[in-house]
Amino acid sequence: MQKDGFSPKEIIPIVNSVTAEINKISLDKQIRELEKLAPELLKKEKKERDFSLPALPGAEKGKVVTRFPPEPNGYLHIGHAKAVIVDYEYAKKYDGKFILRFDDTNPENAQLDFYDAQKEDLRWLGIEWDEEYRTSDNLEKHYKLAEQLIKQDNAYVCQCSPEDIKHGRYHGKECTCCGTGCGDNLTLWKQILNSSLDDAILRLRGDMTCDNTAMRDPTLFRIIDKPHPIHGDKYRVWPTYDFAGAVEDSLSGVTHPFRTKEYELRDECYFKLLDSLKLRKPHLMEFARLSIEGMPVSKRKIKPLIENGSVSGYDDIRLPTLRGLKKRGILPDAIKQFVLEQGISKVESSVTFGLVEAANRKIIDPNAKRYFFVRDPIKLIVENAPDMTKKINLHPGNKELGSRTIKTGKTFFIQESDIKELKVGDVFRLKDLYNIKITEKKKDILAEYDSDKLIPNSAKIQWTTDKHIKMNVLVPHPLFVKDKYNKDSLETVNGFAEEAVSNLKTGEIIQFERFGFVRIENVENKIIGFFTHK
RNA sequence: GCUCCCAUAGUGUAGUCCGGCCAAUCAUCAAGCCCUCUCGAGGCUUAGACUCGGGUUCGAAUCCCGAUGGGAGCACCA
Repeated sequence: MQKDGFSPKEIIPIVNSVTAEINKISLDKQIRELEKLAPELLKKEKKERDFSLPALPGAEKGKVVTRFPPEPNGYLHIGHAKAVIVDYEYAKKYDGKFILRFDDTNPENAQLDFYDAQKEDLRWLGIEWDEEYRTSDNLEKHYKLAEQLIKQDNAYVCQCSPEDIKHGRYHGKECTCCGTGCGDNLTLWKQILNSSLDDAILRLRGDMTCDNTAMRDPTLFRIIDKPHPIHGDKYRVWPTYDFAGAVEDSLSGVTHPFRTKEYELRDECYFKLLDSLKLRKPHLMEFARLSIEGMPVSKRKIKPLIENGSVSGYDDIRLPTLRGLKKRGILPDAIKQFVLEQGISKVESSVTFGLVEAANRKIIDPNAKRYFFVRDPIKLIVENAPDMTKKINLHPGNKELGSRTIKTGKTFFIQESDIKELKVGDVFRLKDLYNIKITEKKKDILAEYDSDKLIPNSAKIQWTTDKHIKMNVLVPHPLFVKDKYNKDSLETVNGFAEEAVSNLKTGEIIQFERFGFVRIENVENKIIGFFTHK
């Protein structure tokens, strides 16, 4: 309004008086009038939500560099997936570069197997990286930068005990090492490197009185006398995350590094360090950790369960590890969509797994073959049943999936709960076959052929013949309930599946009608199912 | 305890930077109807939210102050 030369102050009273006048007219009349004047205003159109990531500050096409820096100390889980998908998608969005960097600067944590395991997990997720390296390969470079810091008097060697350091930090008090001159610090540092000095660390000269406790002279390097999975005994002095993270982001050209919110307090340290080293400062950003109800991600919680056998391993279908999700039948694209739906907000939230399921269902439904599975089966004898050979489609809509042929006789198996409500004389339909009438209900169910024509609104239930395969489906439930291990978290459903299921291969995700989607594993003709979701 | 971050339907999220087009988005969940030889999918409909209190302004979800609630950090782990 102001742009067009109108002042709101002058116009609003006029608008108010006009609306007051119009509001005297009845609503019906108002609507009729509006229909004449501007019918388009009466329609409310649905807006589509756009799931693409918000624009990155200071980003230029072709010049964005992101990175995913896992520590090779475990299998990747959905939390990692969030980080890596955000990193990767941003690089793609801006035609930039995406780096996979192994932050393996703690030989106590890093394990050889996990470098490859994590890459395997990432490939499964559909992530491709333009560059890959290990932080541990750059240690010499880090030592040089440390020396530079010492020479500039931005860092010093501290020989206090961990307890004293902690104490000093807590109370904002400098320790005596802080007063050491830079020449001496350089000597001490060299002694640390050549192993003639133990029990010492290199600290940044921050500000011991700073409100931000992360700035109270954080540790930059420490001695860890343990063989490294890649470098063996070559090094004993290792940079901490504060040092290595900042330096690597800068040196490798990362423009937009993301990390989770718990690092926020360390931002100041990150920038101070790069400032002191006169290194380029990336545009650091944070987002909240992803947590899923009943599915904790922390090794602290999961490891004991694996060790005591409550959980089969890191690929257990109750776990939010990528391996667990894969085994259960969750597709990478579903994870990706789910993550992008969540976005990169800083709000702490706990999401239901139902959102992952909903995304997955939309992807698999159009292509999942339909089969019959009867849980807790009971026998059904249809006395005068015609022998039939019946071709049944594998999908109600997608004809390309073809069909299977089932021969039927007198004997069937059906699910007890399906006919619990039915009495002798009731008619129901064996789905895709014919209608039968119950003649007797005892241990077995006796029935007679009734008719062929579909009866509207009659019950249609799934069945198998006496040629079926026995199979178990493992059904996951929340692993934790109210923060405690749920001992009913894994249910085994016993049942009969129709014969055609025996031809399925490991990895196929199918739907057992009225039961749910199931991922099949077929090992040496032993079929087992993992319940994906409803 | 100190410091920092966050606050929109049951859940998650858009909008908040830059106040008006917000009578607040979308998804999920729930309920109902239609469709379907599955309780799946699809279609339609309904229900449901700006934490609270002040202030600034003609006008606040949006800006300011305060309170409350939640989370994180205070490691020689990342």
